[in-house]
Amino acid sequence: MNIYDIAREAGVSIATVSRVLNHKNTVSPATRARVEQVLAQHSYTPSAIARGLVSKSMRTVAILTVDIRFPHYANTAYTIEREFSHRGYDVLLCNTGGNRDTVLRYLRAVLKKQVDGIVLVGSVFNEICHGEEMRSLLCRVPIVLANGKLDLPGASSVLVDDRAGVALAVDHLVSRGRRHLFYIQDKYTTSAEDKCAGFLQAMERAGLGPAGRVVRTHDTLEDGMQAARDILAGDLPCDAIVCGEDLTAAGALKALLRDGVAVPGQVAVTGYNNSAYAYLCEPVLTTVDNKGEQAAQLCVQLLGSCIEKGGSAATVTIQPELVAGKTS
Amino acid sequence: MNIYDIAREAGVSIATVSRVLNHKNTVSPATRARVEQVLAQHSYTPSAIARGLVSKSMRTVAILTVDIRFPHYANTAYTIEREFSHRGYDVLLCNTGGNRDTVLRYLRAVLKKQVDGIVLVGSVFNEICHGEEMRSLLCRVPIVLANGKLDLPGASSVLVDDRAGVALAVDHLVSRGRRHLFYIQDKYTTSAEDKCAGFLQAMERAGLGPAGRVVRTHDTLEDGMQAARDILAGDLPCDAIVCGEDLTAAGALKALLRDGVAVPGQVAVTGYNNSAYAYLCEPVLTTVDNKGEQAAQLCVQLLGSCIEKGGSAATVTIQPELVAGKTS
DNA sequence: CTGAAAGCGCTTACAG
DNA sequence: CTGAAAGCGCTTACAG
Repeated sequence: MNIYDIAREAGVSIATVSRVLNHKNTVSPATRARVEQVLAQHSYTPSAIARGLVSKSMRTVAILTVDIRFPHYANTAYTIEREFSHRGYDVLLCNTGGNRDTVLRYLRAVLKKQVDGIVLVGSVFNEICHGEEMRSLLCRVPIVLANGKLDLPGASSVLVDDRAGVALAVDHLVSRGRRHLFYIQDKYTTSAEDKCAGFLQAMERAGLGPAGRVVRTHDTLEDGMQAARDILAGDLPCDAIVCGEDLTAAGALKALLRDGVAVPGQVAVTGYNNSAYAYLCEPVLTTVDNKGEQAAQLCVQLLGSCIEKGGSAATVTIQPELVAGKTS
Repeated sequence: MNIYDIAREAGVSIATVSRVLNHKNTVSPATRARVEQVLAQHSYTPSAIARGLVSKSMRTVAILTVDIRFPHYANTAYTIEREFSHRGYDVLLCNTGGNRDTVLRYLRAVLKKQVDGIVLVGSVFNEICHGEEMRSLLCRVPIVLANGKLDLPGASSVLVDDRAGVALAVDHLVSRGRRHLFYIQDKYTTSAEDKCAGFLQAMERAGLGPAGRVVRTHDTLEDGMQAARDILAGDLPCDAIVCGEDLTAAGALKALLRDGVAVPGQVAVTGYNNSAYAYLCEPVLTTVDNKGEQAAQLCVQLLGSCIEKGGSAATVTIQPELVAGKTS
């Protein structure tokens, strides 16, 4: 059942059916009523594909993220989807694993479908968005990067001041009398390096530079556990562990509890992201809220205005906030 | 840059360009080489929209789920997306909140785009997929429901035997000497009712019918905490709490730990889903693995064969498995 | 207010 | 092996 069938049955031209469909007010009430009746009778649905071919837009955007199974990405993707849906766009989801070739594959696929815009979610895109083909693909359509800045025309950015975020955790711990802080670096993206720099800088500022130690591992529960055990088994004193992710912090906390180390009595622990993980821990994890929801909403606003008003690329920065739990 | 531009520049017809693009072997090597060179030179990308208009398929499927922020849905959606992506389909994500009107809105939207199939993820779809418009929309395209059965032609099902799943938890607890079990029902979908029935049935079978009590609440951490406190404050003895979701169980566990109740010493706790939440808890939660990944893969297989081979609807059932942690 | 016609960018019989 | 032409289902000037 297409627009020709409707037109024939209503005794009008396809142009008139199209006008009714698109609520143009250049149709007489009588004609409109007749067409609408036929439309309803067949519960006719216009083809978005045919419409897209003409209008050059499928009203679709793509989210390229790392892995939706991590709560922080899930939250961000959720909000982006919800907001775009309210604006009448459908959302393609792409879990890229942060893998450059996979990103290329997804970009080719969604660009073939002429998406109206792309949201990149994850600091990892800072590292993988280089190279000729990558850049030429990313130039074809408005883009916004959550948590990072792309050196491309037409690419907007929502930055999160992660350096300040970790500094908040350090200041908080120092103000509560902690002096021997360790940082567990669990990722190696731009954002993760910023966090680590924020740790060192805040320690320096507090006059505790030499006491600030960094341990490098990965962002899993097990790695968090192991890192905490390594720290406690070391020669240096430790009264606080600052982590780059809630998941790693949950691991550190778990190891300390199992080994009979009092938290926060002997050692304080802080996480990052203010995710469900933080709240699930017992005691509840002190963490840093990096405002995933707000970042997502800003992404949608920036990309939305690039798409609809042809606006130019913009950059906004978000300030994280400390969320004091019971582990500090 | 469209197929006409390429054709002109290569000195051939658009039909020949199309043949090269689609790897038809009815093109002479020389012509093919010339066309491919022009194609590469302009990094030409064919329009999936125009192609879709002709072929009647955009190679896109939609996932309608409740809320991707819940780990179980995130895991399922992740696997579905990954598998369909490998098969050359893009995936539209729709967070419906389990709300019937929202589901209708999303269905209309994705059907306009002529998706090749729809995956419904969540037992809640059992309750909301009725009514004339809903049913007529769901009939337009192959569908598969994860965790439920739709009474519709063309709708495949992947069922999870949740009744048996909870019974596994009960049997496990009873075999370890527990006698006074409580069940926290935290949802009211078909699946949730099945779980509760599984609890009562397993208690009956164990000859502990009268000792099996059910408490009704909702699936949040706070509600789990409150429910556990209510149970412990009640007159009836309690040595185990069986929960319908890991999140609720995490709440119950948290309340018990805070109130100084030994787990599993005095009271055992079990969850459901084998999610990250279970593993994060300390002690690690005993839970039931309802095989989200396997369910997702089966969904893709069933829907994939309906789409590609025009296969008919099928139903498969998955058996859950107990995952013993340290809370039982 | 309405319709005939062109065009969006492809694929696919059909002829040759 | 190759091309001219029709068709997919719409929207949008253009005329009237």
